[in-house]
Amino acid sequence: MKKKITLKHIARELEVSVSTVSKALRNSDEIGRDTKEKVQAFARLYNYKPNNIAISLKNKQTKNIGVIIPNIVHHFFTTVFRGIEKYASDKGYNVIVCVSDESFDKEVINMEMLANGSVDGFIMALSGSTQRQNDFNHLREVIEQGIPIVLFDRVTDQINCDKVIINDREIAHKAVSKMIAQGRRHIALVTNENYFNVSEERAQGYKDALVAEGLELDENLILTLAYDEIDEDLILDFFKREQIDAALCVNEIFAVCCMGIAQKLGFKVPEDIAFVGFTDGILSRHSRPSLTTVAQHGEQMGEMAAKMLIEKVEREINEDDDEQESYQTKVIEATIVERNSTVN
Amino acid sequence: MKKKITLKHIARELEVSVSTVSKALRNSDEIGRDTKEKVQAFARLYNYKPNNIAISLKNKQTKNIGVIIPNIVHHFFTTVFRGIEKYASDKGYNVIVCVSDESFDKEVINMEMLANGSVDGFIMALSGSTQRQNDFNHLREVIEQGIPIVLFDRVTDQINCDKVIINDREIAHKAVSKMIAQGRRHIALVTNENYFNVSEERAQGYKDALVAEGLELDENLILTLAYDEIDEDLILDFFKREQIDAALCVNEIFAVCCMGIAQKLGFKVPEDIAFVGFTDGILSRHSRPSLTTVAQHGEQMGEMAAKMLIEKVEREINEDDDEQESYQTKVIEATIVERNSTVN
DNA sequence: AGAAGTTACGAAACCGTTTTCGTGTTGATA
DNA sequence: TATCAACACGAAAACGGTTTCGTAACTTCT
Repeated sequence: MKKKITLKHIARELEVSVSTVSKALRNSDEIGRDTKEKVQAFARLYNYKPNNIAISLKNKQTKNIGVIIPNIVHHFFTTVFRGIEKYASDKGYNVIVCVSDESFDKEVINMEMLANGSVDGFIMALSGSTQRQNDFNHLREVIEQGIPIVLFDRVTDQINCDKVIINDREIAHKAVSKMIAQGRRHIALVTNENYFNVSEERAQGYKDALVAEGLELDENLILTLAYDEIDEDLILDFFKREQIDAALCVNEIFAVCCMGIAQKLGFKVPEDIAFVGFTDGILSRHSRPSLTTVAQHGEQMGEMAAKMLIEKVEREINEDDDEQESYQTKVIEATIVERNSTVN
Repeated sequence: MKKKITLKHIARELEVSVSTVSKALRNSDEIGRDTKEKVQAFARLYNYKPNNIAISLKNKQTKNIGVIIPNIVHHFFTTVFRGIEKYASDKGYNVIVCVSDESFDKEVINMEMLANGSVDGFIMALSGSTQRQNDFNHLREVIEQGIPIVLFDRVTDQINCDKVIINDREIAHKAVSKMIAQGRRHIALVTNENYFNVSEERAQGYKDALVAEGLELDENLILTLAYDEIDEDLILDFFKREQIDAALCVNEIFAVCCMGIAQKLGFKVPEDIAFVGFTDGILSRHSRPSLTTVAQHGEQMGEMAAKMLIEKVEREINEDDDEQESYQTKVIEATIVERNSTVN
C-alpha cells in the first residue's frame, strides 16, 4: 500500500522547497523551465494529486453542496436529486445527501453536521414535521452564518432565500378544468394533510377550477389520506359512497391506488371515472390504464436549484460586499401528460 | 451576517492561548476549573462549533463515505442508498453520492475526485459499461492507496475487496421451481445483456431449475431486452410466437411491461401465464394484478455495506499493521413475495 | 564598475484544529 | 530551606496545501 504522496515528499526528493513544488505544479512563471519540468515529471510519475481537504481549509471553500430531502425512495425527489447531481458534478461540486425522513429533528441534526464547514451551501425540501410545526430557526441560523440555501418544492414563506417551485395551483386548476371540459361534473380531490404547502396549493387550484367553471365545492368529494400509509378501506368507502366521475390526486400512488380500487368496484376508467395524478414516474407509465399525470420536471428543478446555489456560492467568494442580498423564486412550469386514465 | 467563530477568536477574547481553549472545550484536566468554565460558557454563548475541515485535515479522516451508483432513479439502488445513509448517519458519517450513469468514464472521474482526501472509503455498484469492458484499474488504484471499497450487487471477481450480494442464482432457481410446481412447463426468461453479473446469475438459476426439474432448456424462450429502453414490439412478438405459461423477468419493469402486453394479447394472469419479477418496488405492489417478485432487501444490503466499510475504515485507524487484509462477501438472502401474478 | 532590474527560488505565514512538550508557580515534603 | 510533584497554562509543530514577500545571483545599462 503506497500512501498518498504530498508536496513535502516531492520537495524532499527533488531537493527543492515546498513552495517551489507548489508553484511548479501550478505552472507559475516564478519558476524556471528546468525545475518546472523536473517537478511536473516527478509528480506525474508518482501520480500526485493535491489533497482536497487541505485546499478546502486554505480556500474556505469545500466544493461540496449539501442536499437534505425528506425521503430518497420517492420518484420525485430522486429525479430532482439527479438534476442537482448532474449540474453540480459538471461544475466540479460534490453532493452530500442527508435524508431527514420527514423528521424535524433529523433535519436539524443534518444541517448542523454539514454547516460546520462541510458544505458551501444547501439545497433542501422541508420535512413534513418541519412544515407542520412551522419552526425554521435552523434555516435562519445557517443563513446567518453566510451559508446560502435554496429551497425546492417544500418551501416556506417564512424564510427569505432562493426557491424553486412548480406552479402547483395553476396546473391543478388546469387539470381539473380539462376534466370538466370533458363533461365531468363530480370531481373528487384526493389529498393529504394540508400542512404540506404543495398539497395546499393543489387543493387551491382544484377549488379555483370549480369556481371558474361554476361548479359547487362539495367537501364530501375531498378525501384526505395519511401521508405515509394508504388506508384502502377509506378509499373503498369513498368511491362507494360518493358519486364521482373524475378525481385529482395529489400524487402518483394515491392515483394508482384509487384507480385500482375504483376498477375493483366495477367502474371503467376513464369512461366512468377519470383520474389525474401528480408526478410522472414509472407507476404512471406502467399502470393500467396508464395514468394521466402532472409532470413536475424534477430534473429541471434540480438543475435550476443547483445553478442558483452555485451562482450564489461563487458570488460570495468575490463579494464586493456592498451588493445587497437578493433572492428569487423560480417557477418551473409543470405540464400535464395525457394518458389513458382520462382519455381513450 | 456573523462569521463563524474560531478557537483563535475565543482565545483572543478571553486572553488565553488557543491551546488552552482547545483543551478547555474538550474538558481536558490539564485546564483549571475556572478557565474551563469561562471558556465553555463563552463558546456556548457564541455557539462555537469546531470546523470539520480542519479536524479532517488533522485526523486524516473525513467521516465521509463515497457512494457511486449507476443510477439514482431506480428503486433498488435507492433503497440500498437509504440503508447506507441510515447506518452511516447513525455512526456520524456523511454520504457523498456520485452517479456514474452507467458510464465507465464518469465512474473513473468520480472516484478520482473523491479519492483525493474527500472520503474515507467507497461503496459502489459497478456501472454497466465498466462491467462490459472489464476494466477495474480505477478500483485497484484506490485500494492501493489504502482506501477501502465495498462493492454491492454489481460486483466482480477481479477485485479483491468486501462485497455484498444477494443469492441471485439460488432465488431465481427457487422462483422458477415454484412455478414448475404449479404445473407450468413453458417457462420464459426475460433478461438483458449478460454483461451484468446479476442478470447472468439469475439466468443461471433459471437454467438450474429447468435442469433440476427435468425440463429442457429452450433458447427460444429466452428474451433479451436492452437495459435502458424497452422495445414493446419485441415483447409482443415474443408472447405471440412462443407458447408460454410462466415468465421470470430480471427486473420489475420488464415484468410489468410483459404482463401488460400479455394481458393485451388476451392472456389471463396468473391463469394462463404467471409472472415473477425482481425488485419489490412500488410497481410490483401496485400493478394489476400485483406482481410476485423477488425482494432484494436493498435497505438491509445498504446497511450491511455501510457496516462493513465503516468497520474497515475504523480498523485502519488503529492499524496494528501486522494484521493481514481479509475480505468477505456477505450474501443477503432474497425472498419471494407472493402476489397475484402467480396465484389467485 | 556601480546601479538597477530580472530571474529563480526559499522562508514563513496562513487556513483551524489537536497534541506534545516545556515551564513558571504553587504547595508539600524532607 | 532546598527539592520535588502537581498544577495550569502557553509555545510550537503538525496536517497539506497556497501565497506573499524577501533575497541571492545574474543581466543589463550607463
